[in-house]
Amino acid sequence: MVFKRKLDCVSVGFDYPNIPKAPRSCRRKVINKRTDAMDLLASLAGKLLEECESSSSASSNAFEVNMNTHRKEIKQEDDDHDKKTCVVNSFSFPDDDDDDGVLERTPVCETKNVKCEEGVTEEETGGGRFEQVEATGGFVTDTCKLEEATVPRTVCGDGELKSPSCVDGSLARRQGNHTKLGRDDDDDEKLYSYHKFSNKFKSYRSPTIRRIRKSLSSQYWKQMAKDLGHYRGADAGVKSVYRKRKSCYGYNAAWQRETIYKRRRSSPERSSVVTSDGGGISSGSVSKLPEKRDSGWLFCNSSSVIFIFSCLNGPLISKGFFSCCAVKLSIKSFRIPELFIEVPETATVGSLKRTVMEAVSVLLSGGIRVGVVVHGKKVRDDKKTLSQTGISCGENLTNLGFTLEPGGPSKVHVPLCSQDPLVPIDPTNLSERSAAPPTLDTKPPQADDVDNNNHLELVPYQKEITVGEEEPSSDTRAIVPLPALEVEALAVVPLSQKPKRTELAQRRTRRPFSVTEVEALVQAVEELGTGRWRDVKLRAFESADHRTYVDLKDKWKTLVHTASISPQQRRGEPVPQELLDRVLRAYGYWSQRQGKHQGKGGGGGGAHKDADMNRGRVVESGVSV
DNA sequence: TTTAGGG
DNA sequence: CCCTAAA
Repeated sequence: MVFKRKLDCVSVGFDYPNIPKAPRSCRRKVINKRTDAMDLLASLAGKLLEECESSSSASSNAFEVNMNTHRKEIKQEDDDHDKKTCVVNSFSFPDDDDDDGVLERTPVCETKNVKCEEGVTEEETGGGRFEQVEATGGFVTDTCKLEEATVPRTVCGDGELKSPSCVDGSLARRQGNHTKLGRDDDDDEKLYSYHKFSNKFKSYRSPTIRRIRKSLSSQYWKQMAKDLGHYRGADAGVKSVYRKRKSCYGYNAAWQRETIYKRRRSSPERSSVVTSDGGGISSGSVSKLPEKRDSGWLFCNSSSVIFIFSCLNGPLISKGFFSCCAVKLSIKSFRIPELFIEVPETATVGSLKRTVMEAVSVLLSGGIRVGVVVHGKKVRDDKKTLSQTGISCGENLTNLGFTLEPGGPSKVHVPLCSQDPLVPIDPTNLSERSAAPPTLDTKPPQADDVDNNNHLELVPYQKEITVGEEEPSSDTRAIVPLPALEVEALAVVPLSQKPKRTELAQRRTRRPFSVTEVEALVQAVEELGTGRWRDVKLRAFESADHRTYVDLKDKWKTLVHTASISPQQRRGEPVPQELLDRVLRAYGYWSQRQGKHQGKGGGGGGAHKDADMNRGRVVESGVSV
C-alpha cells in the first residue's frame, strides 16, 4: 500500500464540505462528537504537570510517575482481512518539548518507522493534537514500534498565569529531536501530500468548528478560571452558575454562550474543589487538604497550591501561593500502559493516530487509576493527609510517586477527574467499546463560597494566553479542534462518544405546571398572543424564576396539544376543560391574526378583550389536528 | 437575547 | 425540558 495514497485519503477525509449535510439533529450529533473529541483532547493535554519550584534547578527535584509496564512496542497483527491490531504498550509523557510554536505542546507520536512532521502551524492544528505523521518507506502500515507519545509539561515558577512557553531550558533540550525528526524528510512527494493535507485542513472551517475553537480558546480557560474563582480579570465578578440560571433575564451573554458552562450547571450545593476548601487552604494546614474532590487534584495547601483540574471540558493546571510552605512537586513524566487498538487496514495513518490519541485520551480522562506511593509504599487511605503519609513541606518529594493503572472503577487516590466512579475501560476492547465515557461531573463553583484570597492562577494547556485578555482573539490560539472525528475517523473508530446525560448538564428537575400557572399562562397568551414569550414571562411569571420564557412557550405548546387530544389521552394533573378551551380559542385567534397581519402584531390591544376571540368559534378554524 | 421548532 | 438555528 502506498503511503501517498493513504495520505490522500486523509485529505479526503478532511474535506469537510464534502460531508453530506445531514438533518439538523444529525448534524448536531456529529458536532457533539467533535466536541467530545475536543474534550478528550483537552483532557489529554491536561495531564500536564507543574512544579512550583522557582529555581531553574527545580526539575532535578522532580519526582517521576511511573507506570507498570514499559514495553515499547506496538505489535500489529492482521485481524481477519482488514483489521489491524495495534498494541501500544506504553506511552510516556515527557516533561518537555520544543519551544517552537504550538507544536511544542503537541503530543508527538514517535515511531521507528513513522516520522513526526512539524511545520503545521498553530492555525492549522493548534495545541494538543497529534501532529501529522509521515511514514517512511519502511512503513508497509506490519510492525511499527511506537516508542513514545509525548506530552510536554508546563513548568512555571512564579505563580503567574503563564503559558507552557514559559518552559525554557528543559524544553530546548528536546527541541532538537523533534525538529530534526520532522524536518529531515526529503521525500518531496510526501511533503507535497503533507502540505496538501494541511491545506485541506486549513480550509476545514465551519461555524461549528470556529465555535468549538472558540470555546477552547483562552476565553474558555479564563472562564474555567472564573469558575474556580481564581481569575482576576476585568470581569472578576464570579457568579454562581445557579444564580445565572435563575435570573432568567439577568445573566450576561458571555456566560450563556459558554457551551462549556452548560456542562457545569448544577445545583448550588455543589462546589468546586478550591471553593469548598478555601479555608483549609489558607489556613496552611496540610491536614485540611481535601481528600476527595470533584474535578481536580488539589495538592498542598499552604504557601503553594497545585491544582490539577481535569475533566472532559479540559484541563486546567493552576497554582497559587499562600502564606506558608507547601509541598512542591513536579511530575516529569508518566507512562500509561498497554492499549489495545483495532483499526481497519484501510485506515489512514491519520486516523490511526487519532485512534491512538483517543484511546489515550479516554484512558486519561477517566479510565485510569492513580495510586500514590510514598517511600515506596502505596498509600491506600485516601483520607490521609500528605503530612500523615510522611510528606512534609519543603521536601523534594523524591520519595513520592504515583502509579497509574488503566481501567476499573477508580480507586483514585488522587482524583484526576472526578469523584464519581470512573467508567471502567477495558483496554483490550477499546475500539469496540460502547460504554459511555467516564462520568465526569464537573460542578460549578459557587461564587459565594470562593475564597478570593486564594488567588489561584491557571495555567492552561495553551500557549501565550494572557490573563487580562478579554478579546477572544485567542481563537487562533485555541486548542484547535482535532479533525479527528470527521466521518472517516468515526467510521474507523467506533468509540462511543455519546455522552451520558450527567456528563453534559444536569437536567432541570421537572416541575409540572400547576393549574394556577396554566391559568396565568393562558391569560397572558390571550392578551399578548403567541410569539411574545418574553412578555408573557414578564407579565405572568416574572417572579417565577424557574419558568423561563422558553418553558412558557413549551408549556403553551403542550397545552395546545393537550387541548386537541381526547381527555383519555391526557396525562398528568388534569387541566380544567375550561382552560383548555381558552387555549384553543386563543391559539386559533392568534394563529388567524398572525396570518392576517403577517407578524405585524405589535403590542396592540390584548385579545382578551377582543370581541372576535371571545365570540367567534375560532377554535375549529385555528386548530389543525 | 428571543423566537420557533424539533428532539 | 433540552437544544439550537435564525432572527
